Amino acid sequence: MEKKPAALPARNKERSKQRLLDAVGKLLKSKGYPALKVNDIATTAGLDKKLIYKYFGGVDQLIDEYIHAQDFWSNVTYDEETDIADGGLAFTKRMLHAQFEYVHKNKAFQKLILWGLSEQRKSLKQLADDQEANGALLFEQITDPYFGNQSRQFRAISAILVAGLYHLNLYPAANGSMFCGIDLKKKEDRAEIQNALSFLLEQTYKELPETSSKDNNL
Amino acid sequence: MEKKPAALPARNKERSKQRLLDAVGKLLKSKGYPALKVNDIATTAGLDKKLIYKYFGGVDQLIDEYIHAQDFWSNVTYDEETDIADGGLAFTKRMLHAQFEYVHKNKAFQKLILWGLSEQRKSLKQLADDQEANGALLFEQITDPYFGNQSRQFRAISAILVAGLYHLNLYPAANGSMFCGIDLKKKEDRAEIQNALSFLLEQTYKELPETSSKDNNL
DNA sequence: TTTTTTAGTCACCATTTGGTGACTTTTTGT
DNA sequence: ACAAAAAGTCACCAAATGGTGACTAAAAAA
Repeated sequence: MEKKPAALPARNKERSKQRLLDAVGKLLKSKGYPALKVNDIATTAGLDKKLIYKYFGGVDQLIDEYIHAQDFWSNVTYDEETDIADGGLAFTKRMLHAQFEYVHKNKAFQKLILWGLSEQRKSLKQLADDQEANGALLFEQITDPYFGNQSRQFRAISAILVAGLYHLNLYPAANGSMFCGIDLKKKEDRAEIQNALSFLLEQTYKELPETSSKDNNL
Repeated sequence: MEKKPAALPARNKERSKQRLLDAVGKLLKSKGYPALKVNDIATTAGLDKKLIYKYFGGVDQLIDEYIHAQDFWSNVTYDEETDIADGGLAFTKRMLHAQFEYVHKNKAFQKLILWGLSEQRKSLKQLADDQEANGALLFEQITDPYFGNQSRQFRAISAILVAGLYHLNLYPAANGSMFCGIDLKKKEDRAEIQNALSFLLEQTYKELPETSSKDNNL
């Protein structure tokens, strides 16, 4: 059983498993997570639903395996050669811009975020935790040293910017694309968002270290 | 038929309609939009599902009527007395802060945003358009005059901030509450977000008018 | 080749869901 | 008091859905 098949066999467990996983992704992208039903997944994969139970134990396990197979965040790492003499300004700017475009182009990822906002599910929580852990590393190694006792403020600012670029990419998928007068579907308007991200980040790097630790005002 | 009932009648069309609408809201808040099925709505309302068809024509119309009945955005208006000599800095800051808390507290609104991100639906598009129209007024009357040829940049910045506060309030509902090291469920961490909003807005009002119109850089 | 294992299909059942016709009960008008 | 109209319930059906046992066909092992 555990031998490499000579030619292309008509029946192949791994290939079928993969087709089922692919079907989940396809349905997720096209119809969203509420459409992930056994019958639909099976017919989309062109296979019998029985196989879902045989190979994965059920739809839930199949879905979890799909989610775990997704490897986002692997693109957001920094190696030793990244220059962080500027406190990570250039690095962070590049990262935000890249993330903005990445979310924009990756529909499966959009749906996964949306799903994570909508439903409680262990594997989605896991995904969120992974993201958080990844981000924590970057903050600790790059920006915290630069901002010192203002590092929490910087994290809050980052939260707003990252959350903003997420939402701005989820928004135009369903109803309307205008948000604050910006057309999220137009290339030049998206460029304005990129500029705004740069501007806000630059101002933060320039002015946040100046402000004293405790002057909160409404 | 169109007379005021003497005492409290056991049968009352309007009251039943309202109960069905309330049931929609209750289910939406507790289970989200995928849970809005005829049988569930009827049993939640304590009425027969037949009435949904009789009074509204079907679940879809009932849901649309629920959505239209919601009147968000009525809280975000400005009267003649608001001081906009500062270009609307104080006003905008107050608005963002209020909106941040409003979304945080209003679970039905959160679910409605989420729904709008997830599904195409006329009444949700309408809601989004209303919001957009409301915002357009504020931009045109208050901030556009102040920022002049930089007003598009200001709109992009506003988009990021508003989108950010939306997402940061949707995020902690389902899986995990940590976002960029900020615990969105902790009061003091939410205060950091409010401070960050203030900081970014102040920097924008201070520095954006200085920058020339066309120096976009990566 | 024969046997045994495993991939894959199909028919079938139970449960849930959307939807409606026929009925009962209350209210309203005369 | 009576009849008409409207509020509300119930039983029932059709379609979709989740799930499984019994089967067939193809690979692998003997």
